[in-house]
Amino acid sequence: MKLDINLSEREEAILDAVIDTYVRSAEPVGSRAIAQKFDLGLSPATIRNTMQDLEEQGILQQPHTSAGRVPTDLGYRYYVDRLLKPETLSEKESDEIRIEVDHDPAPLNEILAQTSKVLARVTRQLGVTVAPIFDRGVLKQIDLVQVSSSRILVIISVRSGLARTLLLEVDSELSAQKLEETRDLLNERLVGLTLGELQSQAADRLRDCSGEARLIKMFIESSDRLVTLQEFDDVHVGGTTNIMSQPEFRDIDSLAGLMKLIEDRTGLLEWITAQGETDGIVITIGKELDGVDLSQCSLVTSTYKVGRVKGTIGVLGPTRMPYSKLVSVVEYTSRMLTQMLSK
Amino acid sequence: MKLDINLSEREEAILDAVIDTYVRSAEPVGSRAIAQKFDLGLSPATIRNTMQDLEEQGILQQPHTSAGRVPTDLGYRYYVDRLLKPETLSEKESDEIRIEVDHDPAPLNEILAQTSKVLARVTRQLGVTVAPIFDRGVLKQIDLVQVSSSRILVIISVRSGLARTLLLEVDSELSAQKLEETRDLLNERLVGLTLGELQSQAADRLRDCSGEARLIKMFIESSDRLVTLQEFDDVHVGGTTNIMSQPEFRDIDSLAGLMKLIEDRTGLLEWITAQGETDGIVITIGKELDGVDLSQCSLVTSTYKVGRVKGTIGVLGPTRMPYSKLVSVVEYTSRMLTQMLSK
DNA sequence: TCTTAGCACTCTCGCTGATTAAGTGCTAAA
DNA sequence: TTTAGCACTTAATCAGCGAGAGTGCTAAGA
Repeated sequence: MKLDINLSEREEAILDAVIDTYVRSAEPVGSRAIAQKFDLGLSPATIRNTMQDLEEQGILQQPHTSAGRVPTDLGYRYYVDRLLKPETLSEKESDEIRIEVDHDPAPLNEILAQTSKVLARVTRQLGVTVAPIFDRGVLKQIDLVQVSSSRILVIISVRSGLARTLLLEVDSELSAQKLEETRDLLNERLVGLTLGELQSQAADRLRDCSGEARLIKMFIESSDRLVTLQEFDDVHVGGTTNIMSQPEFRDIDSLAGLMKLIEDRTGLLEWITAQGETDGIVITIGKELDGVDLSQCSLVTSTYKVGRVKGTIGVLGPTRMPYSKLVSVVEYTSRMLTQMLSK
Repeated sequence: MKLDINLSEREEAILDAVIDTYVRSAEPVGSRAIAQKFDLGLSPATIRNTMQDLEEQGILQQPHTSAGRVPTDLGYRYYVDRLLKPETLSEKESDEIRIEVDHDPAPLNEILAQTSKVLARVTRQLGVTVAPIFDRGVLKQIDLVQVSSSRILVIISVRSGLARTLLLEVDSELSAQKLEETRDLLNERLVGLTLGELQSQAADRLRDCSGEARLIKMFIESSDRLVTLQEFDDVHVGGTTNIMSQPEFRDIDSLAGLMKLIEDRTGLLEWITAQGETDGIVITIGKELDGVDLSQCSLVTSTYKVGRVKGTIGVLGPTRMPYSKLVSVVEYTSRMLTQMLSK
C-alpha cells in the first residue's frame, strides 16, 4: 500500500479539514463550512477549486453534484500515512483502560473479553481482541486431571505463564497411578518444545509409548487444538451497540452484513490475525479489507505479547472514524495488555 | 398469570386463525382474509362481528381504524394456554438439533454456545443458553495445578461429571509437595458437600488449617464464584442476525434496545434463570417480561439437568412468534441436552 | 335470533409536483 | 492568483390527491 501521490501544502490542509469535519458530522463537507471553521485565509471559492483538484486525484468525492465532498478510501489513506497526528489520551481515558485491563488474576479469555469491551467503550466503535496463537510458546508442563469417570482434563502450561486446556474422552476411569505415570511420561518427552513443534512431533516422540496407549493417542490427535484459534473462545467482540448509532449503519442491511461477520467470527479472525503479522499499529481502510464484505469499514489493530506468543487487538468501525484517537487508544491498550500479561 | 376469560368456540377458532395468519405475514389480519383462507363457513361480516367482540375483551387490537386486527399480549396468552398444539418436528430438524448438541467431548460452555446457535438456526430467532447453577452439585474432587509461578488453577469436579475452574494468585511458587498436601486437605474436608454448602461452610471447615494458609484463604474468598453465574462464560446467545430480518426490528431503535440487553447479559441472565425455577416449558409474553425493556418480545424456555444441577435454555423473539413450533424445538433441545450431558 | 349483503366512512400508503436549501462550477473582475 | 457573483443541479421536504384495504353500521334474509 504505497502512495505515489504528493499533495501541495494547501491541498493537505484542506484534506485535513475535510476529514476532520466529516468525521464529526458524517455529512458531506462544503467549501463554505471549511472557510468558516478553519482559519486558512482562503475564500470558499478558492477552497472549491482546490477541492476540485483533490477530486480529480481521487482523494475526495461527491455523492452527487451539488453536495459537499467526502473523503475516498484513498483520501483516508493519504491522511493516515502523511497527516495523522496521534491524539494524546485524556487521563480519564487512559485510567479507564488501565483499570479494566489490569484485573484480578483471571483466565486469558476473560481478560480479552473485558478488553474488547473497554476498547469499544472508549472509542465508541467495535472492540475486537484475539487470543495469541500458541505455536511459539514453550511447553513448561502438562497436567492431567480426571474430571469424570470418562473424561480427562489436560492442562498445558507454557513458559510465559499462560495455560490452555483440552478435554479428552477415555473409555474407562484410570487409576491415580496410571494417570501420574502418563503425565510424567508426557512431560518427560515433550517439555521444552514449542507447541508448534509439539503439534508436529508429538506423534513421533510418543511412538513407542505403550503405557496408557489410548490416552496418549487421544492426546496426539487433539494436539492440533492447542495451536489453532477456536473461534469460540479466542475471539472477542465488544460494543455491537455502539456501531448501531453510527449513521452509516442506520439501515439494517448494511448493519446485517457487519453483524453476520461478527457472529461468524471466522472471517474476522482471519483478517485480524493477518494484520497481526506486522508489529505495531496497522490501519486497513475500506476496500483494502477485501474478501469480507466490509468495504465501508476500517480496522485499526495492534499486537500484544506474552513471552514469545503474540496476539492481536483492534477497533473496527466505519471508514469515517477518528483515526488519530483510535491509533492512540489501540496502541495504549496493547501496551497495557502486554505489560499486564507479563506480570 | 391466570386467565379468567373464556371464549366461545367460534371466538377461539377466529383467534387461532388470526394468530396463525399474523405470525406468517406480520401484517394486520382482516376479516376477508380469514374468510378466504380458513373454511369456517362464515362470511367476512360475521367474522368482523366476532373480531369486534374479541377486541372488546382485549384479545385483539387494531393498529388504527380501517386496519386489520393484531393479537394483543393477552390474545397470545390465551392462545398459548388454551389453544396451542405443539407442532411435531420434521426429521430434518430433530436430526440437526441432535447432531449439533451431541458433540465430541467438549467443555460445557462450548456445548452451550453450540446449542444456542442451533436453537437460533432452527427457529430463526435468538437462541439463548444458560449454564446450570452449581449450588446443588455435589463436590467430588478438587485438583490444584500450578500453571505459572504465581498462579494456581483449581479444578472443581462435581459428581455429575461437570467441572468448574478457578484461577488463584499466590505470592510465590509452591513446592509440588505443598500443593499435594493442600489438595488432600481440601478434598478431605470438603468432598461430599454441595457447592452451595461449600460456599457457606468452607470458611468454617477450614478454619484451623494452617498448612498453606494463604492459598486456602484465597480459595475461601473465591468460592463464591463457583456458584455464581459469570455472565461472561455462562450465558450464550446465538442468532443475532436472525432477529434483524424480523419486521418488528427493522427500525434500528427497537433493535438497539434488544441488542443492548444481549450485550449486557446480566439482565437477560436474571430473566432466564427466573424462568428456570419451574421445570418444563415456560412461555413469557410481551409485557410479562417487565423490568427489561422488551415489551415487544416473548421468551420460551425450558430446563435441562445434569445430575442434580439445572440449567436453562430458551428462544427469544418478537411476540409474533410461531409458539407451537418453538415449544417443540425448545422442549426437544432441552431433552437432548439433558440426555447428552448425563452420558 | 343469528347471519349476511351493502355501503359509507376512515385511515394508510404511494405518487406527484412544487418549493427550498445546499453547494457546486464557471466567468469575469480585482 | 484569488475572489465575488450567479446560474445550475440535486436532494430533501411537504402538501395534495387517489387508490386500496378494512372497518362499523344498517337493514334485509334465514
